[in-house]
Amino acid sequence: MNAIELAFFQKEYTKQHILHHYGDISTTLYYIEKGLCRIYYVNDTGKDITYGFYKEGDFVAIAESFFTQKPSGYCIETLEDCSLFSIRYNDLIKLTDEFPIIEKVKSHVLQYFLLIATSRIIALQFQSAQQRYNALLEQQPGILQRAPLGQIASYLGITQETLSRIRSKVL
Amino acid sequence: MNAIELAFFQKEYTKQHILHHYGDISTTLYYIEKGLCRIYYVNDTGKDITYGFYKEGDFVAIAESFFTQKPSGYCIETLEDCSLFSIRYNDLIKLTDEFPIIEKVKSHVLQYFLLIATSRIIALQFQSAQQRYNALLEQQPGILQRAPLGQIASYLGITQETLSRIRSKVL
DNA sequence: TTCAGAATTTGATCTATATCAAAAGACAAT
DNA sequence: ATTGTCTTTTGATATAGATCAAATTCTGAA
Repeated sequence: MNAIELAFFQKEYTKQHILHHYGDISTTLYYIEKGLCRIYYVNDTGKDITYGFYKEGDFVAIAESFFTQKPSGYCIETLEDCSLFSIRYNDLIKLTDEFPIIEKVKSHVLQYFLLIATSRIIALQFQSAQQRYNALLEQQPGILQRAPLGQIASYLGITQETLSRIRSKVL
Repeated sequence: MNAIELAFFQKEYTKQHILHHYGDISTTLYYIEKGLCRIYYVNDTGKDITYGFYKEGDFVAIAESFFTQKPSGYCIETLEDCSLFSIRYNDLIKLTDEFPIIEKVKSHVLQYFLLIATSRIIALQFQSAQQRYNALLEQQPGILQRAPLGQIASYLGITQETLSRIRSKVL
């Protein structure tokens, strides 16, 4: 535990800070102590599309790039002022060599990301925009107050206008 | 390698065989030597929806249930006569205790599943039915000849009729 | 070969959501 | 307060894809 703690370092970031730029290889895994972050990508028509939101208590990383050390098409940015704990890939590897049990932690993290991804596939496969909105309200209450509408809409796979209408209907 | 080989056992299955029933805890990870399998679930309106197709050379498992040993809402069935290699969860655990490197294999498998899941989220988030169809043709050529249309349609998140029309348009 | 049941296609609507455009609200800087 | 920019809402219309129903084609067992 002590070794793990030593490998992490804490830092403050202002809002709108790019933690990971697309095209780069992900070097860092973050734990959010305070604040809100977002993973997004830019599609072939130039639209900015939110892949996910991450808040205090969550881990954020481009898992695919971090664990494979290949470049990634995603960006991570802070949406609010954040306090983050970070660990670098190299330090994690060293830690894993020293304490093989860390490999199990890695499996756990991956399992966790996979679970989230799977439930989103199901949501996007056959639920209506309204249903996805309701699910978001349940799973991420407060996100609506913290992130701009356009970013939430793209996360849900709908346009900003549609989200605005869904939202007003519910009131 | 020898120990791994010993832990796997080969078996033949006829088509339409249920390898995993929903509600059960996944006990087995399969490697497909020959044939085609499908993971599906039944949604709240009773519709059968394909989560994925798996063919010779692929691993199939309800990863979420297999690795956590919790019940799952998915089923796995064979769509053709299959020759499968299987390993039981308990045997995999024993193997992992004996050879810690197996834990890395587990991470790899999870990474692989995560990668697939991520690319499907992107497809479902903002691509048209036509685009998803084209991508499927590229990534899984031959699936159209091997699986019934309705199952492919639900995989793409569209109805059978729409898939039929898209398909005829391309010809 | 024939025939029943299943799978696929085709056609006619309907509907959820997108698109385009403009108006209304927020907010930050002067 | 006043302005300019950004975000959200509202309105009018268009469209991809759904739904329902019928016609056609395929398949496999007798």
